[in-house]
Amino acid sequence: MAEQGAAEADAAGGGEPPPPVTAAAEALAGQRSLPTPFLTKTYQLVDDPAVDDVISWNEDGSTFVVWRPAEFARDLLPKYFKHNNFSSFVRQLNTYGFRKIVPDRWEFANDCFRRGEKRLLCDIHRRKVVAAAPPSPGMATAAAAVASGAVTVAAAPIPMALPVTRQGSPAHSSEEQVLSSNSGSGEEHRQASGSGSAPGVGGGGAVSASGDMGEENERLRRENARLTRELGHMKKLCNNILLLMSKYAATQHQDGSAGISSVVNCSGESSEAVPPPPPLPPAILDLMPSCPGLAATAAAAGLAIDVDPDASARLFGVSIGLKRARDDADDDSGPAAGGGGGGGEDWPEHGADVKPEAADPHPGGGSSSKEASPDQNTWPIYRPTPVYHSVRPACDRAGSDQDGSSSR
Amino acid sequence: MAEQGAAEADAAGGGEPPPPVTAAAEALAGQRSLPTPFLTKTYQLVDDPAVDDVISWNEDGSTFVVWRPAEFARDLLPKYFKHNNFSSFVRQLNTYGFRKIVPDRWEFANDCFRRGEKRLLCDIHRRKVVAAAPPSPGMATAAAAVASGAVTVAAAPIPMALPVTRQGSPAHSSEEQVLSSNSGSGEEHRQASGSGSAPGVGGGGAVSASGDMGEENERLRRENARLTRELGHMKKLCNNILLLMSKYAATQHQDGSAGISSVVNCSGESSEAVPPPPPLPPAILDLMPSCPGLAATAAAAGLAIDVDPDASARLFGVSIGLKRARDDADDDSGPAAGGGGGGGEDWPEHGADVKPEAADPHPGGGSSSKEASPDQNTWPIYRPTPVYHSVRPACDRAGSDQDGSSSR
DNA sequence: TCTCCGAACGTTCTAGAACTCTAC
DNA sequence: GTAGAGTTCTAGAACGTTCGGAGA
Repeated sequence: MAEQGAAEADAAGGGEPPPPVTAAAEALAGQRSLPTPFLTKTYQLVDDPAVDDVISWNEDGSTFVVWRPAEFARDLLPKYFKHNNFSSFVRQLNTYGFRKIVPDRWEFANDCFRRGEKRLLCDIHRRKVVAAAPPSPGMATAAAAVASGAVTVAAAPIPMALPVTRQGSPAHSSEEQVLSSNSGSGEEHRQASGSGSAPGVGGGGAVSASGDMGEENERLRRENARLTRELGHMKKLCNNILLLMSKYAATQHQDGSAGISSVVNCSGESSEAVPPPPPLPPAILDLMPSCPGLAATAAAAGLAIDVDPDASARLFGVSIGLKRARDDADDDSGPAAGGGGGGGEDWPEHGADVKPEAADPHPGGGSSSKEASPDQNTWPIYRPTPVYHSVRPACDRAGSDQDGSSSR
Repeated sequence: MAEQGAAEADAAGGGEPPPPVTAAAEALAGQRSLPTPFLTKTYQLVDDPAVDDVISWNEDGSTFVVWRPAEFARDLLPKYFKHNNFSSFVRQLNTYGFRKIVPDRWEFANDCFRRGEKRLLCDIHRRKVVAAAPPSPGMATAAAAVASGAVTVAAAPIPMALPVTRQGSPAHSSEEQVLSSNSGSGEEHRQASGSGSAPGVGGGGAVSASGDMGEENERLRRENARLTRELGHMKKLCNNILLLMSKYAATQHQDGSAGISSVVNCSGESSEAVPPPPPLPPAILDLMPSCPGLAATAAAAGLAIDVDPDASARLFGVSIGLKRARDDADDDSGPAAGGGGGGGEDWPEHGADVKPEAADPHPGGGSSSKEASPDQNTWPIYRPTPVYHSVRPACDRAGSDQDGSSSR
């Protein structure tokens, strides 16, 4: 991870000589624990002047703003993270204690995330994951729940005792989860015994209890059986494919194409049977990240070669062989499209994630015009609170709640 | 399916007279309790053929897909709702019990939301807001929690007594635990079975008729989800393999022998990770049929590949939405440089990636080149479960599953 | 040295909370 | 004015991935 580099270097100066930086430096700076990749990457994103039209610091460097979520998600997120969902990015921000501070735009703040103070990143911590309360009913759950509220930002270097077990303390907002449906339910034993009905068995349980439930149950069970079967088939299929590949390879000297084609045909046929009706076919294949073996295989076979990083990269957003280059290299070539700014205007949407589905050239009729639309008028757009909490609310609250970042 | 029969043209009928949902129409259709505006609007949106390239029913009308979230948020949401946030739309869907069923795209399902069956909308209910239970820890909370889980969808046409407000019922309140965290590749083993093995938890016991059912149900549902995910993984894997094969075939004219050996090796490796390595006969093709989804996928893959890599463009082709309509003036910002508020337009989306240099309005300077950037490479895009619909969660017949949609 | 295991981090999907708005 | 619906922001949960340490 080159990231680390930045460390205090920037602290010193304004430039952004990010690349190299010694771990040592970090060690120095971050006595605590060096910042997680998410934080350093985000900082870099925000700090990069080249993309200021998409994401940048606010005027005084105390917050940052994603001016064009759409472009941000589409062009920048994939370069830094393994996804292109704006909502996932936001989720991470929340996990690290950032707060959206202005309703009108995607402006986030965290006491320890400020321009020129990269060192402070070390004071930002990921919110703890609450250990799911063990099935044991009763007791402990409460404590656990409370614990979950853990702060995101460490206050000061003072490790204070602040025991996790503050049962009664008011913790942060969410804490009351004790009663929230989720955790609450925990108290009751959920787990019931599973009826072991095997999939195949089907009806197994006679469960007469509630008709509805019973049926639903039955249905689920069947579904399960089906899925299990299907899974088995799939696995077998995979094996076969691999086998075929092997054989093919073994004899391919010549017309291997035939073999392949046959395979392809098969798929083709089936396609007929199950044609994608709707407008578009989603991007079908993404490489499977979780299949190291495959990637390796491909590479070995030489397939990868052809794949050509370039093209493939763009296509699926990832080059096949790549899978996990994770922080190392940086191919620069990437999709850089970045900057572009072409005309994007931005828009909001939290969820607007850009999923990969896109691929399609819209089949449907494309016209955007709809005569049928309900009210052509556009709504006023809901604006809950025009009030801007003065300026950095987060800071304020920080003081009192654990949550705030305190430090500083 | 007979869906269409149901169409019944509810009031408005086939046309798509979207504008104002007339109260009259609703009155007719909704004998139960007429559906809320959100539901009728959403139905209209989905049902409107003019925008099928943005949002439409899936093949069998059991789910709907938002193909282009960006355009959807930007162009359609404001016409029907008072906002343009895709995430808000999703939140509403969840509130009404819809579930996202395919990780790769924005496809949602709800047992009572199907093409041609507008009447069923009346059976979909907004999830109740749980009155925050007072801080009193302990018992009572449990009940409250359970209540919160209230179902979203009432059973089907059968008006049965089954009050919508089943407070006391077990609903699906509890969730989880039983499932193993890592599904890993191991298939069969336990999972299939009702997972009876279950962790030692002890809890369980109680077995009260319905109670158990609910839990069992929930558990099964989860199991299903997990299996579905796994299946998705497998499918993706197969796709990838096919893709590689295709590419390989395309370029195989050259040397292959080397590849062969490697391939073989690979298979061995992969076996570890994924499938069992056994010696299988080449009956691959036969298997294909059993996997409709796969077949289709494969076909698509094949096509795509052959068709031309060019397609790539679209992966991130989706544009996201724009938030700003909100106000106009506002700060306008500065950074935005670009056109400031300019246009409401927004990029064409399709061209998305193409976007050559476009103009970058702005200073920034270097634009794409950033020395500081972390890794330029694009990530593989995290994709947990490539499942392709096929399963259809709850919708199925079952007329009775009350809970179907809510789950979770 | 290699492998396994567990903790932390990352991504996704859904729910909780707190408001606002609208209808009755 | 009250209840329910709608919107926004944040958190919970589940699960995948990565990485470091312990044991073979």
